[in-house]
Amino acid sequence: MIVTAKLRLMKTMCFASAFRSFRFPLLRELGMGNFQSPTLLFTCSFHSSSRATSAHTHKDASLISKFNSASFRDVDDALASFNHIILMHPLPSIVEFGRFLSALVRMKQYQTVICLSRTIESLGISHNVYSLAILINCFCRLHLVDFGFSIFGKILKFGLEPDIVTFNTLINGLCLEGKINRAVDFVNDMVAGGYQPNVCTYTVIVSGLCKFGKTNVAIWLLKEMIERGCEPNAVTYTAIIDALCKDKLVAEAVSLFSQMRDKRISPNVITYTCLIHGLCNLGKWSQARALLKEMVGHNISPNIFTFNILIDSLCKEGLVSNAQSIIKIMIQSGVEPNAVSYNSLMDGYCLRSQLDEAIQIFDLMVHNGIVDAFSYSILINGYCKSKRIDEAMQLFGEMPQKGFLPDTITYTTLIQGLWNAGKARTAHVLFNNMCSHGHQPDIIIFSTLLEGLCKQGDLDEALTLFKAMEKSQLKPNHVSYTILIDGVCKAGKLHDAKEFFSRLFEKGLQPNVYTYSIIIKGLCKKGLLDEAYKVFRGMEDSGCLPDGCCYNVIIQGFLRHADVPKASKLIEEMVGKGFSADATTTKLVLCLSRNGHPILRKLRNQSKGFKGVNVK
DNA sequence: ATAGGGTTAG
Repeated sequence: MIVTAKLRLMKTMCFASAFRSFRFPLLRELGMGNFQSPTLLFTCSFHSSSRATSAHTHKDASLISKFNSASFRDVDDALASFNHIILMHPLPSIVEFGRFLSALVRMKQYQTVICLSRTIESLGISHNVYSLAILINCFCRLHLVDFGFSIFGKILKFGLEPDIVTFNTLINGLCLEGKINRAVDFVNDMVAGGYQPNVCTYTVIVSGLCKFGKTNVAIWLLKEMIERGCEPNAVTYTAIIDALCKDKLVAEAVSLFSQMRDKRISPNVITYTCLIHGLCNLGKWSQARALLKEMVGHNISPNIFTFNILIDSLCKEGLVSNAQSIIKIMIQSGVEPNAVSYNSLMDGYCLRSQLDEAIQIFDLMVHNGIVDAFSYSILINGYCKSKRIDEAMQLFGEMPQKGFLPDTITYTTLIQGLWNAGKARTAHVLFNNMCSHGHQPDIIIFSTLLEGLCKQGDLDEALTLFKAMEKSQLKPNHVSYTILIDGVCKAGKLHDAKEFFSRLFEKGLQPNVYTYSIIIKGLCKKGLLDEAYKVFRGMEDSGCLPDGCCYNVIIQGFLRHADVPKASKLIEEMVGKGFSADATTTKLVLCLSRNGHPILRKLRNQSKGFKGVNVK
């Protein structure tokens, strides 16, 4: 039966690697030479020269017990332990090595696992289905799912029996690369081979769908799995609850949360944390606090993730001192703040231009050895926003010697800072520098360049870049269009602006409130009030509700062109929606009323309590 | 000993 299943698998799945010869060890054949770390070379050379053959000493015994328990302080500790153990005799079995590799996976040392798998094999230890699943998982995490499939092919060829975990690992690998269709096909192959999908199989697909914005399909699959007799668990529900929260559909998330509790599936700390995050993101603080309480009451303690989410949300609201209180509370409850906690705090201070406080945290992190690449980008951003570009450059320059290589985000931050500081040339040099270091420019850095060129008034160069983007793989998105429309509007070229605005729709892109505000502002400036009003009214039809800024823009247009009736009508409408007049609108209204126009009194009567126009 | 859900920067 098993043999038949295997044969069917071999027939249904066409993996070229499954039909190669196997004279060489598994990983060498895969050409894994580039995964060799210095550690690996070190262990190999030592291994051949001197291996202890005498009976184990006490020291050996403690080394062995440490290795076998697989509880290591950090990566270096784990590698040191490995280097010791492979000099001993007899060597640990694949079971112990498997536990060791699994510990490395928990530390996200995927590349190291791949290297060491080869070392283990070269020591004469044969892999089994467990260790190979670990290896496949590591390839998948590095987005090398096809290498994972090569291992799978060898499992079959070597006569090992893949289990459901092997399949689920590969299915997850496909999902991580967004290849959901291939993942579903593979599930079908698996079923054809006689394996039944379990709750993990479904959950992997559910979370894959969620990650790629197909929450509705994920919800459908949730129902489907129940119908097929596979009960979802807390992990399945949590994946969907999190996706709903990220789509800002917190009410739906809460309803799914109740649904799982009705089914007696207990939410865990991750479920609560996702919901709290969703509520915080929408500024629903009291509900978040209540849930944190509906959580502790169920004997579920907040963990580092929960605390970090609270810290970050408070910082983003500008409430850094409240975030500091959370730090105290977490320490009191035995949860040590980590790099993420401090990075959020730093960013909070940068947001409030309290650079000294941010620098203090950065230095503290350096002192405690927990500073990371995020910390650098955050502080560089802080310096840029506070117009301290030289210090930003200096910090950027220090990164490599401290063991952190700048990534695309670090470059983008600094390039934007340089443009704003008027240092276009340096920005350009830095961009080339980034490309020569092998960082693929993404849509955001192109938008940054586009914005820099427009701000500098170099519209021709901006247009050239935009055209280049259109021809490339990296097509302009709604943000790129918005930046360009802003640029041409400010240059007074309304004809071009209108053209780009309609081209945006033609490309199937969706303008947002910023895009609308910009084009409306441009039209108003040129005195094309009717057209501006038409665009403004067209917003809702295309599913984009005007915000306070949008109202202010169109109102200012009418006020500047002395169309007071239209302006006051729109102010009334704006106030009714809970938005208020900004400083410019207020000034224009006051100006008109000082000139004897009764608009101010009219507005005072219309907007009860004078909410609409804030006059001190 | 192997699989699935949550946090920070442009």
